[in-house]
Amino acid sequence: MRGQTLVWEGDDAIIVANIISGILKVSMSISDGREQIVGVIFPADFIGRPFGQKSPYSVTALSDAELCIFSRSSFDAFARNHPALEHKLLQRTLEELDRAREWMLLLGKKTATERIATLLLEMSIRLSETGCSVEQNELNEFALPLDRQQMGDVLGLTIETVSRQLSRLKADGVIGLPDRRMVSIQDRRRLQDLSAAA
Amino acid sequence: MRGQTLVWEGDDAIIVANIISGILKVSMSISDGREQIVGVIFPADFIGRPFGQKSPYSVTALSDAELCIFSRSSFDAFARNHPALEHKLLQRTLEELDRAREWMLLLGKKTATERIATLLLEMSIRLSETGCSVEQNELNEFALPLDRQQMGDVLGLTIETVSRQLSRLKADGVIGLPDRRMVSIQDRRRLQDLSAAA
DNA sequence: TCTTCTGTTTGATCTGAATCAAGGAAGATC
DNA sequence: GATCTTCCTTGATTCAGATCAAACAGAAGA
Repeated sequence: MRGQTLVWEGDDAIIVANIISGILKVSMSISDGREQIVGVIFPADFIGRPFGQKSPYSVTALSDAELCIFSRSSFDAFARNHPALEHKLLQRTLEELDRAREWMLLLGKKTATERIATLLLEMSIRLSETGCSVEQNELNEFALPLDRQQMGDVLGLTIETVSRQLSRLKADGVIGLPDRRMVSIQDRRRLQDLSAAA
Repeated sequence: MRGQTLVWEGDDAIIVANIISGILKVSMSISDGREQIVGVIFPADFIGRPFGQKSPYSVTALSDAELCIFSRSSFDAFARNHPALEHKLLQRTLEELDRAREWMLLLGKKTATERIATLLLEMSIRLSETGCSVEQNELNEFALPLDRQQMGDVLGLTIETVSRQLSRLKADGVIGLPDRRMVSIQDRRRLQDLSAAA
């Protein structure tokens, strides 16, 4: 259910799950309330912390979602006896690590405009991978799974800066904003230039 | 050899290696030269990108180092036939992902002072884990494996900000700086408070 | 010893994004 | 249809850290 938190930062990591549908966020926070979203999970992705005692982060649904949940202990045992599953899990974890590091570059070095451009492109790609029926690799209009506050928490920016940057991209004709959740990419090339890709 | 780059960002990922001794950095950069250090690798850690075509990041020695190198293709094949190795690799990758996410919180939300305090504590812990002969978990004086520029590149700060923050911690009696590489932690409790841990 | 070079510190100023502060729009609820 | 309520936008101001600009320290040569 949207808004529901499945795992709390610091709690015992008792579950592991596979996402069937829906989108979730993985977040970490500081005691004074500052929060950073450290991952966005799409269908077919994995959540949980196998082989660990505590979960270092929270997992919360951003939309209604269907999951396939396992208890961690039984999952751990099962995985150890099924190398193919562990192999798949290793691959996904390596991909997730690559994405986390890509995001460290964004958080450490990119400007606000570059961050927003990068996020919009990333969302368009990951959402198109999700809607897997059609092989559409250039999703140019989509509903953001994040509100402005959450975009700020992913990008290390405030809600006001996110809003201002989006307004500017719209004014420049790079994107359209039909409503608060929808984005249309009108000039993908320009957005790529603005994203300061490697 | 110190300063030597073993893997270039974007190159074919042809090697995989286990670190015997020494310290290395993993970094990503933007075409205009901005660089973010996305990982620091200690002895017993792993480098390389198994099961991938391109390495998304560079790996460079920060000190002289000894590695145990495998060609990626033979390693991949070997790993697939040795579940225990894959299991170990999965565990290490999960740990590295946790560290990367912890750092995303730092890069996205922490102040300069908090970043420096966090780095000093992290270094004291990881260096003490490395010098594994003695079970010393509170390493209070150590040589930084990073120079000021590199500290800035890990923390998403400039060299001047790093220097100023260190000077202030020294002036406040929290740390000592016997020479440009050495740090002594004089008030660990205070450093922990300043680090804004979860 | 003097010089050079590299890395570091410190100071002055600037600036991008944060913070503070209203408004506005679009659903919900009554 | 009016009134909340929630989320978003826009404007004014501030501030932490970046940038610009010198000096300084210590190691390595000459």
